[in-house]
Amino acid sequence: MTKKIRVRFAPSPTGGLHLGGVRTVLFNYLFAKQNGGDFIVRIEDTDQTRFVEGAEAYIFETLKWCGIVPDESPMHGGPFAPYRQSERKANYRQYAEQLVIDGYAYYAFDTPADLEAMRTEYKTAENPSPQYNHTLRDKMRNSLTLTADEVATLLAAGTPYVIRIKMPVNETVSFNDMIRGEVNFNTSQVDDKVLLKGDGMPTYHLAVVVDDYLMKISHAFRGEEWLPSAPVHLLLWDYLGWKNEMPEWAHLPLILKPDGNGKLSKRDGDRLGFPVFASDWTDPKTNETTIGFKERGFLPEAFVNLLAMLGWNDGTDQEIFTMDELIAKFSMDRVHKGGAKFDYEKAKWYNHEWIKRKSAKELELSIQKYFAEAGITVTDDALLAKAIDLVKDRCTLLSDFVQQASFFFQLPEQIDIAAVKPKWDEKKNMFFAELIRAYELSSVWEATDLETEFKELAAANQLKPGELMLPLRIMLVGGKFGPGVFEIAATIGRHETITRIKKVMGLLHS
RNA sequence: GGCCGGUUCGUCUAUCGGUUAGGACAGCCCCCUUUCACGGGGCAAAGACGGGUUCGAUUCCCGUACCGGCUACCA
Repeated sequence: MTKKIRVRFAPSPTGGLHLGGVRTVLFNYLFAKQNGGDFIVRIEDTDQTRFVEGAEAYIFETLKWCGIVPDESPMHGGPFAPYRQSERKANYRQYAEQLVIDGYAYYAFDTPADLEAMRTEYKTAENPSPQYNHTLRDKMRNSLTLTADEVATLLAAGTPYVIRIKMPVNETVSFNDMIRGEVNFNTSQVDDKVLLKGDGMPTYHLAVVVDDYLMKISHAFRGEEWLPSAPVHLLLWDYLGWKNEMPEWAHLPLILKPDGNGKLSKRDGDRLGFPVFASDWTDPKTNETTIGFKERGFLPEAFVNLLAMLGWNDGTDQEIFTMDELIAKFSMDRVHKGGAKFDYEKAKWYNHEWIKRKSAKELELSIQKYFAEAGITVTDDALLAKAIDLVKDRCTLLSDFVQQASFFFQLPEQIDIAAVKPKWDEKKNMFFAELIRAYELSSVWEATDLETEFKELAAANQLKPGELMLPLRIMLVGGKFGPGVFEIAATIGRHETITRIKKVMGLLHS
């Protein structure tokens, strides 16, 4: 019988969740759901200095928006609670101490000043960043260089210390990465990582192994930036005697900045004018808000879709996927090895596609919010639905609806009078005066009839409809945009149409 | 510097040794549209480089270059 699939997303609550983070969640989630497994969220808050108030709640709101529901988490509970590492603090020490007893780790009493001194002393051109490793540990203050009595005395005196892993010399550690295949490391190249910090908290290295073991995680997916420390984790699984229960690993490729090189950061978004976080994040310290995809006008379906396609595809030309399709089709072995540059234009295209696929009913609620923010009150739901259907093809972001459809609900705020005034003459003025009379008397108020009447009247006045339609458009919408003019007239109604025509005629006269 | 990873159009990518190297975004052109879009059609655009292996390499191997990640009592 095979092991129950259990995966985890293990974020640190240090700020907003960015694209790479959400994609990691997504791939974890897709894999779990595809295999009928569990998706766990574990909060890795072992660094108290970096803890940010509100970041954890933000993570769960973001997941909810994306349609990702954890099976177990600090919010949702579960059989392996608690799911916050700070609340699991008591768990870790015993394992670190066991490692010391077994000779796989040691106490180190070096102060930050000692470490800095070591780094400056051994720094050379060839080795700009000396590591606390097998070549240097003999020169430091630790339970390897001190006598047992000295160590006991220091410990009894309450001297601050950390526990470091004792990396073996010149051994090869290898593992099979689901994306990259076999990856090998020489243990001499990796330093003696701190496992248990001076404050009694574990570092990521210890905590991730202990918790993945305790929580029976079957597959561990994380960003590529973790690859270099993988040998530490592998060794820990071994030293702790859990080798047979070690999860399968996959290191996901990075999401890169669109221009230049390097990992995508919040700064790139600020610099280039696009969101990087899933939703708005306000830093509680600076009170500075960073815009998110959600608030910028992205549909969660589009956000999930575009993230999934960053580094994965199903081998066909299909680009639009629902969450259910992704769950059915996702496969880790089709995930790319190389990082992908984030392209905001393409991201917007996904959103546009999703907007086109959604019904007015489905879009209504979120669009209402943008109108409200813009100070436009929409009371008529039927009118809103009609307006959405009319303009959604030309909206890339949900926020675009304000610009594209506000004239359905209020008089145009700006009227591009310059577009008509130069060619405005008495004949046109007469035509519109007659049009008002005709429209006042129309028995029906349908776009096709309005168009017919308009054209017949134009012909009677020996005017080309083409010269008159732009003025009509300016009168009704204020600018050179929007759906068909007669559709608009039909939608806003007789009274509103006539009012607007009159108003602009007045403007043209003065 | 060291270690690890990566490398197909500007960008995201397809290709399980044999293809005119396909699609999408962006760009450009045309059609549709008496607005702006949508839509339809078209153009342009790629295997980092050098060696092997092979009848044949984008694909397999090696080297070089370039890019990235890591090199904290951060994750």
